[in-house]
Amino acid sequence: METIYEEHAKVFKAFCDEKRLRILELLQGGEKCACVLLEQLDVGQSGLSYHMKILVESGVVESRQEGKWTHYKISETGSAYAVSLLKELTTPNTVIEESNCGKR
Amino acid sequence: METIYEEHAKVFKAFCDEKRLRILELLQGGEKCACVLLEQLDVGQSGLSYHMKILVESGVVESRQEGKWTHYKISETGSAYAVSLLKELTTPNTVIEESNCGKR
DNA sequence: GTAACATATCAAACAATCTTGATATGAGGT
DNA sequence: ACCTCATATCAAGATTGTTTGATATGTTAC
Repeated sequence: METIYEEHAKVFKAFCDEKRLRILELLQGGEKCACVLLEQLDVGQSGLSYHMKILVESGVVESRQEGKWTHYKISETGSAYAVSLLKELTTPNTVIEESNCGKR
Repeated sequence: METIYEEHAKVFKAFCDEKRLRILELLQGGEKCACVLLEQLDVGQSGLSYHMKILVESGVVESRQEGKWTHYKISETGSAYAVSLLKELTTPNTVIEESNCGKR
């Protein structure tokens, strides 16, 4: 079983690695084939595949198969979800408890 | 030297660990003393200190010393920055290149 | 000053993640 | 069917992140 925390963490892991941030940057220019990403990045083929899997599983990137090629692009709904989740996680609750330090 | 990618990754590392997400959840209820967090979480004292350091360095949490106690709270500006950064990283560039797959 | 307490830092063990090269899968062309 | 190309998966080692217990630092009270 997966806790809600692990589930949320998975979304943000997309943004926690230098190479994945580079990939996202490239995808900001529009949909790209894996072979194009491979050319522009300092990663091996299996390494790229590894990172793309994490990106797709986070929901931030979506993939589309076309013959033998796989095309990747930033998912609008996935990234909107990430943004709204991030807001949720950092917005104070409506009910604010008083911080009475437990020790006095 | 630190790349811009590492710098960005640091912000999102705050949200990539189950325990840190639990801590943020508690801080959503308002400012809390470390000793209160310690009571409510399944972490040792040094473990809490480790995670709080990562949270503070991400900018999402800020700390305030009061005598021997340290109080933590979610930083409004820090979390607003995280949200805007996340938006930036997932918004398509204005100039959209055509995805002509390199191999044909 | 010392004692008691809160938190931080260190170092070692442990766990998770990333990289790399080898192999597998799956699609298209012949 | 076979061969080739694009991508995925596997397994190993390397790197990084986390946990734990011991020690250090800094504050308050005496």
